[in-house]
Amino acid sequence: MGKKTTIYDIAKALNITAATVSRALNDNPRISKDTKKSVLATAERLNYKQNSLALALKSGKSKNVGVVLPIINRNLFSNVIRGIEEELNPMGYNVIICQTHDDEKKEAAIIQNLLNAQVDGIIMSIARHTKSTEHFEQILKKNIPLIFFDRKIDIKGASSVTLDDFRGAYEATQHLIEQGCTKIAHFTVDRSVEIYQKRFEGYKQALLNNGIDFNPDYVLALESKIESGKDAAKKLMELDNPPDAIFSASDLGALGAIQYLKGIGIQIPQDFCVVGFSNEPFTQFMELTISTVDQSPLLMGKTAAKVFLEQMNSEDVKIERRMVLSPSLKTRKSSSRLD
Amino acid sequence: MGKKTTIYDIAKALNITAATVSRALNDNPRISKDTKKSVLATAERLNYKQNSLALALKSGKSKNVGVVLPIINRNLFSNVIRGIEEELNPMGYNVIICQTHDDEKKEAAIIQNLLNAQVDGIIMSIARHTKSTEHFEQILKKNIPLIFFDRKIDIKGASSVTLDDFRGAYEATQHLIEQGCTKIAHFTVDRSVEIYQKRFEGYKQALLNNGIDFNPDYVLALESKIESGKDAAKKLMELDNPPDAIFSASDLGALGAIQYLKGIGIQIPQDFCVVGFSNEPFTQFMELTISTVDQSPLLMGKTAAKVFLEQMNSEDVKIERRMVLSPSLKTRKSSSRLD
DNA sequence: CGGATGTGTGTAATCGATAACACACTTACA
DNA sequence: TGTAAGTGTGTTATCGATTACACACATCCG
Repeated sequence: MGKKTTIYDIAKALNITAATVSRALNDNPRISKDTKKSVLATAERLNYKQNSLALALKSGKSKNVGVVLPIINRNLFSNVIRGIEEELNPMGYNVIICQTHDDEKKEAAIIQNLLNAQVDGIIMSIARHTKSTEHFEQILKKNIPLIFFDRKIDIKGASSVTLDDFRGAYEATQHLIEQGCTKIAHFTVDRSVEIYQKRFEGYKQALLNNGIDFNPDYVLALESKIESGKDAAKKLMELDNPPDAIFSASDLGALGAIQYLKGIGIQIPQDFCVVGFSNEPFTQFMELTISTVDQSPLLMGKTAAKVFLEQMNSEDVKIERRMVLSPSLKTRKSSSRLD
Repeated sequence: MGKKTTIYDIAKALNITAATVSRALNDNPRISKDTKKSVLATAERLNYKQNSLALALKSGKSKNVGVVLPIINRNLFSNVIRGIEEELNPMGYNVIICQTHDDEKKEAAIIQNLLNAQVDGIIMSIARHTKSTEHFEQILKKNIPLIFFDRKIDIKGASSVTLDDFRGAYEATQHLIEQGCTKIAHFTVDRSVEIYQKRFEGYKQALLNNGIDFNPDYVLALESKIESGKDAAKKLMELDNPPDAIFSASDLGALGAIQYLKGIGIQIPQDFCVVGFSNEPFTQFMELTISTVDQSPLLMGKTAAKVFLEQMNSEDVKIERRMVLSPSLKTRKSSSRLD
């Protein structure tokens, strides 16, 4: 009873062969209208559903795409997924989502797994400390499209869709300067990761272009956690010459700083301005809404998916795209003195 | 070059047959140690990777499990996913995550799709307005384990892992009463959805057990959004006899209410207490942390996965489990008068 | 009227891995 | 020594769908 209906069952019921059934279902012009009609009717009657595994094996196309990222419950990532799905589902692709939890070994295992599962492509954001490119080479060696988003590694043959982190940081810093801040600190996360390095550079460049001296004491590396933000803010305020603004490469860092600063009686934004990065939903939830840099994650996902589709549809899989999206600064209360 | 290595390639290289290679790779005791060794070595050398599609087709087991839920970027869901993965990945299962965006039609399409893809099981939380059970029957008819979590529908043959929403609501309300609140309002979402109905009932029962009259004016249905929370709080405060506490079935509703109340100069928790539901991360991020009910989503995911594994490993797939997890009230500033 | 073209369907191989069955050869034991 | 048990590997069918090739028959045109 629980048995699946196959084209052979339909064939038997109609006294024709499976080949004819297959052709009828695929609307092959060589099949007569009558046959098509009866095949379709019988398929309906027997509740036939195509076995995509068999199709995948035969065609070599699984119609599955692997999406590999550190963790799904972050604003950027969950919206990227949504963007990817919105582009890919209508084209008949399923998306297999895998979380690395920023573990390079797990990342490699996941990729192995996806390759075994014969995915048609892999769209991914690399784990924080991934240095080895071996597992990526494996993907490319099999001629499977590989598209990085947000956190990428430069490899010949791989494409990428990233945010212009430099510009996002530059604009955030410029904005702080325009608010009258002159002693601007920066929370980075891990500058061995390209995006954080870029944000650092954007910050530095904005200072430079505005004739503000760069002060290394104002740059702290911290985990993207509230507690770390608090600690870091405390350190900054204990300096002989404390800053009057923070551009944080993470929203949680910014939030922690704000909490600490308010705790010691500092008025935001009057005395101190803060801008974060990522536009996490909570930045809008606070009473004191937090300025931040939006990464247009939906667009990032859609773009990555489109790059994948482009590669699938071209014979020459060697296309290598490097798309860079524009950030968009969201100025909110935490840095708005001029309203 | 980009071609995949198959067991036939290994067989050819060693002048044996594919069957022997297959057996060697599967460590069949009938294969000699020498053969195994050379097969393994050659497999390594040719960079052989098992084609899971072929295996899936042959065995009828895809080693894929579909996880279907409204949307991934909610605390509950993303952590459930994590829990499921933690249980299932070590057992060799891949998880295909699909979002319904609370659309019943999309939900049905997704299920169709997963069935075509021959998933070994489906773990899901139903879309908000799903009434039809037809697509669920389809799953069960194929003898594929179906496990609901959080939002379920009662169907013979399907299992479920849910939270004791009644108790969560009861405890939250009881807690408010213990803080001295007597006029407790309730924000529901959509009582045609079982979980919200249960929360409503728990709230009502707590009032009853404490000899507090139930006031229908104090119950408002609203979307789980900040703005809706604000509007609803406004409505409540405009009543002739406004409440002194809110138990909200959603954290965002609670947050909106808090923002509105603070805006009109009401002191929380001194004048007014608020408790939410779901333990969304932001409830801890606020200066005024929000009391809420934790749903132990990780455990929910792990439990659902275990139920699935249990069904896979038993011949008799008719096991039907109804697991109910205990909620855990997190009392925070928004309702803590007694500290 | 004969070959060309078109129409509709069957035959059989294929994708890659597995496993029931068969077979050859060795060893063991009464 | 003969038979049973054990060892190691090959043969072939199978999972379900697709498709190159073949074939039968109809139609058309010079």
